[in-house]
Amino acid sequence: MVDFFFLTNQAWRVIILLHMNMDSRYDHLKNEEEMTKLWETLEAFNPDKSDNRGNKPFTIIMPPPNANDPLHVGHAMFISIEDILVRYHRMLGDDTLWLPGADHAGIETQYVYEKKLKKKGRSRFDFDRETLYQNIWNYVQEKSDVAMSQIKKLGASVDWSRFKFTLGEDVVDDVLNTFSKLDSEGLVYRANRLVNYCTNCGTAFSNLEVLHQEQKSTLYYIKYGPLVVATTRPETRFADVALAVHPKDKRYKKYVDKTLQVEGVVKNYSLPVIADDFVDPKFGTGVVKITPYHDHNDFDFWQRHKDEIKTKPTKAINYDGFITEAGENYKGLKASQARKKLVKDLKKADLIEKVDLNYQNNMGLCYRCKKPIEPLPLTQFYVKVKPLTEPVLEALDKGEIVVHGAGHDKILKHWLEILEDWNISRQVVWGIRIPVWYNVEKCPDIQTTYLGKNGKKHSGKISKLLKNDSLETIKQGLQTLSAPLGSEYKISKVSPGNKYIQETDTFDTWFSSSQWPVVTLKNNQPDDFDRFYPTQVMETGYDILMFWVMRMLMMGEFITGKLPFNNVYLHGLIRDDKGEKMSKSKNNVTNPLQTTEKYGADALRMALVIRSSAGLDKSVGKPDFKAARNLTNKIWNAARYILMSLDKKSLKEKTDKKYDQVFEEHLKQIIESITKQINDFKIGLAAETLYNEFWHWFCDECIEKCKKEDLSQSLLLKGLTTFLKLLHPFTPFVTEKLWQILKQENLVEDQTLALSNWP
RNA sequence: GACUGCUUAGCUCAGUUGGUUAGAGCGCUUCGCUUACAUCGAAGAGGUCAUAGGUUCGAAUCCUAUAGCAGUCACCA
Repeated sequence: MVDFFFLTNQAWRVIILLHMNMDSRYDHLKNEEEMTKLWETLEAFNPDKSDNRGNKPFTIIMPPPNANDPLHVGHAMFISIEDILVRYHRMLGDDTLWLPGADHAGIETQYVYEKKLKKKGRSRFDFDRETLYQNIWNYVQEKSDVAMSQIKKLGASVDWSRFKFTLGEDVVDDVLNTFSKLDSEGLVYRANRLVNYCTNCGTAFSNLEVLHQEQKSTLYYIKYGPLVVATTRPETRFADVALAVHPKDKRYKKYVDKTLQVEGVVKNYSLPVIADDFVDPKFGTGVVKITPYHDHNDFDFWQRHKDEIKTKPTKAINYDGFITEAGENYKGLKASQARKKLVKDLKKADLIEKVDLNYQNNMGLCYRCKKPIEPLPLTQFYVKVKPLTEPVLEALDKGEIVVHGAGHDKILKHWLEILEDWNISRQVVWGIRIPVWYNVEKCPDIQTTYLGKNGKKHSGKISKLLKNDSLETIKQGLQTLSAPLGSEYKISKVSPGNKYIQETDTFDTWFSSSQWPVVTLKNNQPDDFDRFYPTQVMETGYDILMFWVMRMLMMGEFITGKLPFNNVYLHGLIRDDKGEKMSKSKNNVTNPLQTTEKYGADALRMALVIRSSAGLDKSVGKPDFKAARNLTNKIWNAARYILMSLDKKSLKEKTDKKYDQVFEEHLKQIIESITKQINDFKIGLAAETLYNEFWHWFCDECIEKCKKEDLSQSLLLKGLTTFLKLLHPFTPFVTEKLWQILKQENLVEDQTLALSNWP
């Protein structure tokens, strides 16, 4: 390096600034790309290239974003928090791995894809399931690359060489193994129950996926012979099998155990009256019509009173949402239209006593398309959950799992206690096909739909279909099949013989996601599982606590005998600067990439994280991004000033200025409190402390004191390098760039800040 | 109906196991382009910490009740 000391002060400053290429404003666009490249060439985030190997591990498995989704601000939030933890632990010297991935998000993705098809005037029913699967695969592949490159832009220090996709061959193979293991331990069964079915999305959902919404609806008081029934769903009457009253209800005592003749629009029915104390005498008229296939309570009622009810239950509404053959002359109408027509006809026949238009009730809606959920009977695979939840509850009680996030630990516990068996069958193509095979000779009654060689659709019992086409042809054009309850099946990854046909249902996306920490580590480097499992932290939004975190705990424990992680950090929802939920219709959505472009990734990360609390929502807007951007500029300029004013000769001399001792003590204290705060998962607080100490202590006080010669230059430099390290997990780009400049000036030694030691 | 949170400055939020004068950002007022930074600096106004009790030498912090807001669950024929 050139010796500048013969030059005048001013000339020296100009030259050194030119030499270091330091503008008075921090240019995030230029530096972020440069630093990303630097880390990439060094493979800085691959633990196999690190000196930390053999030290105690620190692992975070990234919640795999929906491969089909562009990055939104929620992703930016989890990337920020996880990256802070990961960078901190890497600097501490831990054997650190942050493993990225992408999720196929079964229903969500197929829904988006079907919308695309609809625009072209087509639907999923135009394709056999394999072609459809392949088409979605190609579609997702493109989108996924975009999403992953966006994660890089935010500075995520993940090891891309260990990336996993939930539909990757290796992952699928392990998920199938888990299913076999569950089966061999007697935890899988098939049952015909009412499921939450969305006739629009064409699939069943688990109870957790049903949205409940308070709605104003109409309560019809309909005459059933001498009785009157209050119902919101008159159109299910074609499938009524009984009437129910409370056993102590004096009004109806004389009808109990009698069979009533009930007048309908087209024909008459005879329905038995049965007493059961599930009936609330105060609601409506105190008389309930029982429709087992369209209401959960009624289904349970039917199970209890099978002997008294002679009629076999039927469906009035089909899986496509239209009225079935049972529906007399309403057959083929959409359920909602059938209701209108039926009510009109009932009125004409004077069978409606009154109508309450202002009835408030809670409707089950599809979380995906917001259309009403139809309870329908379907034969599905279930997982027994009790044996899975018990060890988790025990661990929670013992404090082996710590949930960081405003009372969500109690919610988790509550859920584990009330959880019902898990319906894992989904009627979508985009997912892992259930590895269950039926022998077509032993199960001739399997309902099958397929596209024949000419592209024409055939539907019916498989034994009949086999008379026209070979099993091979049926398999090729297969769309769906539905095996009756009790059908014999074999579990196998490949066809167990030439008489077999595979189940068309796929696993619930969460079934594979629940195994994510295990399958990602089992399918990477040979020793990864032993080296990194169990992981230390699971970080995600509190909105998927039950869907994902709870099930990961259950399944991780089941597969490996060890809980997959011991800390759960839950971040909140990001809201706009007024505290409102972000939505496209309100036009208040923060686009993380545009924000990064404008203010820098460092600023976005800092704005999201500073003063955030685990489990609580965070409100973030333009003023916050601006303030955080100003911080990055402040860091830049503080370093710029120190580099400019530094007299290198004086660095070597021992000085003892007035403020030196106080400075050193306070700096030490800052290091201690930041370290403690991160260890305690108080990340928002750590960020705030750093902001204040750096700006209002280091810049406002210390730099000014140094100007007045009350503080040694060597200590000021030490303060700068210390703050760069402390700030690095939060604002990695600007701090690394400054480190590189300091290195050029021979003021620091470590090759990168990212791999340097925590102070 | 049950559970879980939240209520602190005009706005959005912190407040690190109870401890001097309760903090930040934005906004506001006044002044300043002083050779790191105007994406800045200096000074300032602004809070009965939802309400009422209690525990304590001491409470924004712990306990009880109430109110408002939010989320989740259950019932709903």
